[in-house]
Amino acid sequence: MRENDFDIAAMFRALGDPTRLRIFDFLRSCCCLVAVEETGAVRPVVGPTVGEVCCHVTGAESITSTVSHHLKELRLSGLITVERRGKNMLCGVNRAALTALAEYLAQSANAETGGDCC
Amino acid sequence: MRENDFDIAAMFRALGDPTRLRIFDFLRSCCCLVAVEETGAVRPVVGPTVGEVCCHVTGAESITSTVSHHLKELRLSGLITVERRGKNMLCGVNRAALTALAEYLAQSANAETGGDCC
DNA sequence: TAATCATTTCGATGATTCTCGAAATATAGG
DNA sequence: CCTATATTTCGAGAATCATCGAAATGATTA
Repeated sequence: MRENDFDIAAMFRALGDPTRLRIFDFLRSCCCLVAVEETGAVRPVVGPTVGEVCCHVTGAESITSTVSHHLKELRLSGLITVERRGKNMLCGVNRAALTALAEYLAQSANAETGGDCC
Repeated sequence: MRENDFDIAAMFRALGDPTRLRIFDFLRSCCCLVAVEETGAVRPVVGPTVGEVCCHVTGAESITSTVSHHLKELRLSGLITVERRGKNMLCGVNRAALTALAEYLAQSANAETGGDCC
């Protein structure tokens, strides 16, 4: 029943930018297997490279610093993972983060918190 | 199976600000009954006033324009409803908006979209 | 109608943020 | 070791945003 250590506001904020939301939509639509290590760390096994994300989102053939910046923000919020695989960087969504967000919303749907009522 | 007309990015963005998230948390913790009209419109039946929200969030005894601004943004994104009740304005969460967000997240959890895979 | 209460709008200021191009870093291959 | 490839960091400009106090609006009460 641990309140997981995700920063809910930071994740919402990361998804609040239209460009980042499109990046995230592409990542989750792309088959992104992840491996959960003993430490609990999650790392992508396979997923699109930064260049592929860039291509899908901007249509450009080369990598833009803008997409790199957005990926960094998504990663810092915990929503995605990025790890080097040879020459490339592979991206994948962090399912645990999605679960945390879903739980937050479910919490509000039920209003179970029973907080200070007026 | 209608793609509801909520702007997902706008809702995420609205929840991305810490102050707004606290406002929203208070609103959903507060017993906020809503009535759904025939038109599909949702309006709060009972809920905290702007002044009460202000008190809970800022601790101040008077209404601040900052909270009013944040409430407006939450309302424009569709997350909450605000309606006049006599001298006061009553706030309530829009359950339909929460459902839309939850569905969006579930969608990504299942990766049902089957979008362009790499 | 005057006065009061509740809330929003206006105007301004400082801080973030999104975006872009150029330079820097890191890895692989010859 | 040198070059090519993939990606990030740096620096900057324009835009947006959060916050605040003051003024304006809307509704109730006297």
